[in-house]
Amino acid sequence: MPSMTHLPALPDEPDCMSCERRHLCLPVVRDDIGSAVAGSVRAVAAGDSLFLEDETFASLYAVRSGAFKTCVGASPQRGRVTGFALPGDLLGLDAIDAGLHRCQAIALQDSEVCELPFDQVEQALAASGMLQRRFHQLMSREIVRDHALMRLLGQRQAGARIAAFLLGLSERALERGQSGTALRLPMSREDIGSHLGLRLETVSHVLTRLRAAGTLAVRLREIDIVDMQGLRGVAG
Amino acid sequence: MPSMTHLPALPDEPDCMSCERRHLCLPVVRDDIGSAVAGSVRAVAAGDSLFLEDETFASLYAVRSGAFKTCVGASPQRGRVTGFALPGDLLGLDAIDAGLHRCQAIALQDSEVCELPFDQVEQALAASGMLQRRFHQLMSREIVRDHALMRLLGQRQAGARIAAFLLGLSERALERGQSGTALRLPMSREDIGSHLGLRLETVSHVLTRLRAAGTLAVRLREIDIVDMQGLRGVAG
DNA sequence: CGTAGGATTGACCTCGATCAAGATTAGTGG
DNA sequence: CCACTAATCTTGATCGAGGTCAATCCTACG
Repeated sequence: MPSMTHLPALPDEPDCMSCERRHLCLPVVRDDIGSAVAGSVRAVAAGDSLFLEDETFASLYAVRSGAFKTCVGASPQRGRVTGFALPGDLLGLDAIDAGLHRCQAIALQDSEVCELPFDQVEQALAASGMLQRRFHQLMSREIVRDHALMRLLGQRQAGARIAAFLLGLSERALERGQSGTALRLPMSREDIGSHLGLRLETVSHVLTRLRAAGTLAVRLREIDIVDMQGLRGVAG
Repeated sequence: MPSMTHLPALPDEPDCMSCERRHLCLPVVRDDIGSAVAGSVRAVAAGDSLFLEDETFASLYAVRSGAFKTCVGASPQRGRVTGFALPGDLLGLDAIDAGLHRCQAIALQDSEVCELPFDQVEQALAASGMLQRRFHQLMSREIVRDHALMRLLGQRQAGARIAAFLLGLSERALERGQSGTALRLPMSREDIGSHLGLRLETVSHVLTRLRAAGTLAVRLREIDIVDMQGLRGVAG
């Protein structure tokens, strides 16, 4: 498990062999098979959109650095944050069905993505059984994650929702070779609340309660998981 | 839009050309391209499981008749109903990732499924760009549906959840050539509640309220949508 | 006819939404 | 470098929707 500092600068060229998220990203497979998906790197400033809702779908995007939130519906009123994408995650999978992006992707910080034209992806998949398998696994994993979140949202207790959310972030940080206990949240309390079906005040209340219980150390968006076992207990 | 009675008997042989859900099901594409996925029909009695959680994954299943619920976690306590599968739906997409079924599929009534060995599916996808496209659309649609449900679960109002749930059932009934207003629910109040994150008593309370408001006519599992516009209003 | 599982109804109570300030931080321009 | 401002986060109060508990009714099935 390589230790790494937060979000180092990445080269402008789509040199996937040297990309720090190779093991998570689709393009790694392209290197294995030699047949290329010619992805180009694109920079997105914090607050800008990578794509909008109802925009025509042409490419998938692999996050190389930074973080995104995906929103559906008019933001931030009736709309909801459907998920957060970290380096190595794919954006746009939900657009394959109708050929239209069904959500809006907004950068939470200055970010870089690798654009993967979908027609090229399809050709590459047909050419390689291994790549095809990997791609289907990625889509399947997205479904699994959504089901886990649905289970979470079905849970009524606010504490359990937030605990499980933090545990998810911890796990994803570990997958990326970062600390699983010292988290730096890229999103606001309002984003978290929108994602979990809670008001931002409730998020605050719960975090305060977990801090008072000695489970967390909270300083704005820097959160340390002090009592991992206790947090799992709260999550159920 | 052909009118059809409820769930007619289907032939035992996997004759997909004559299957009434051709336009919804994956195998229809196999007929288009001639290269076959040799699916065999399997009968599942009401209450029986098609597959269990953590069972090794080998095949996808296309529902031909009847209905299924998919559950995750110990049922029915901590567990939740993640979704309902109707004729034409695919079961098992979430198992591709880890090679293990991540949920349990339980027949809500006597049902028939078409078993599709996944290795054969993969071969067929690689051989046909059209089939590949169709398959990816199916997976993508699953993701889109999950996101819609997540949005629903984020919504706190029980009435809105149930109204949206009924509207979804209505839409799916229409897609299958059935009435969009006279619904026959295959699942119990408890299943609905587990799916929507509500107690079964709350489901009852809400249905009673919607009946009193003249929006629905409820007689156990037979529900008529009297005021479709009003129901949409409740759903938000 | 009798039993059991599913559904309805009603009373009470908890937990999160809501409202309202206030505190802290970050960002901006002089 | 330091006000000034806007955004974000926190804290505390009250209120209401939904959970919980408990009793009853209804339907299906043997």
